[in-house]
Amino acid sequence: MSDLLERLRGRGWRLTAQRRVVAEVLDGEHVHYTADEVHARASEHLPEISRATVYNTLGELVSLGEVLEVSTDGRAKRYDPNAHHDHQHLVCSRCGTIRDVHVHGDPLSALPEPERYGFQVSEVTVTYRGICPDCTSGS
Amino acid sequence: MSDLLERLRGRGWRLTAQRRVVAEVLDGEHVHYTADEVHARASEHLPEISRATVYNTLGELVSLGEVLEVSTDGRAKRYDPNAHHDHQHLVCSRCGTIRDVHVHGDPLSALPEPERYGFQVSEVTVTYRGICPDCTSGS
DNA sequence: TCTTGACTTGGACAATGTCCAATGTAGGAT
DNA sequence: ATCCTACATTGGACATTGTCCAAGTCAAGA
Repeated sequence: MSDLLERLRGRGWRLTAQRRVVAEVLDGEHVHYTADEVHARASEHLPEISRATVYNTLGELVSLGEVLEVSTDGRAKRYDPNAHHDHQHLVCSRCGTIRDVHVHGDPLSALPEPERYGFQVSEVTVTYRGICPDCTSGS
Repeated sequence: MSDLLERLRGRGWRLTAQRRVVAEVLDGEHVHYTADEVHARASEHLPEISRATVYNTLGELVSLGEVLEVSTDGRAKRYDPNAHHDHQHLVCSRCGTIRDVHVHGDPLSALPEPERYGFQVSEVTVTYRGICPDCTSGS
């Protein structure tokens, strides 16, 4: 993820403490935090960081294609740093946990031409829902 | 859709003017209104209907499986009365228009067993995104 | 080290949704 | 036809998530 910072600096990004901390929070596998969760975790390292900056930074990372925005429920959007590997999401209907998963074939090809209604279709997101092992056994 | 009202009455639903109007608004093909849009349209026929009632009624219809809740962007949820025919959604990235579409095969089968991580997967939603014909030519 | 334009901040505001106590009413009972 | 009452509705306060802006701050090139 520090590659990320380098890459962004190459694109003219000014490298501030705030942006560094946000990038650190997003480091790791299977990270799917909401903006406020990112803010909370970032605050542990940089207490004065403001919500506005976290929102701005996440928005920029999304625009730059470095982070994916995921809205599985109607609640807060979540941010997925795993933007460079094609994947889909598996969501627990009970606790909301998200896992990255990989599917067979290209979901785009499942949409026949006549079902495209003249749209220039460029993207497809697939979300699987079910009960995760913890929730199955737990309650 | 008036079948709907009958069906619900059979389930013990009390049939009020408000619920009737909400059901009427949701009548038709390719309807994907937000709660506030439903409220606006319902108000044309029953001016005193409150937002709370619209939200309540939509929530009940969703619980009863008569209407689907769709959240394609992080914005307002949309309500899709076409709950009894399996379908997916095609969304215009520019204007937000939604179309119901039908895909080849069962998207669930594209998720291999080892990619299920012990989840009891029961549902899959596929959302295609692109630019609709109006937006392509228009601007 | 200086300068400057990009970045950050806090707080007001907007959009969407939830909750609740008071009031109204659908539909069964009489 | 009328009454009862449990269920439904209402309006407004509140919660959550996100956006905007004017003023202050700072990274990084000169």
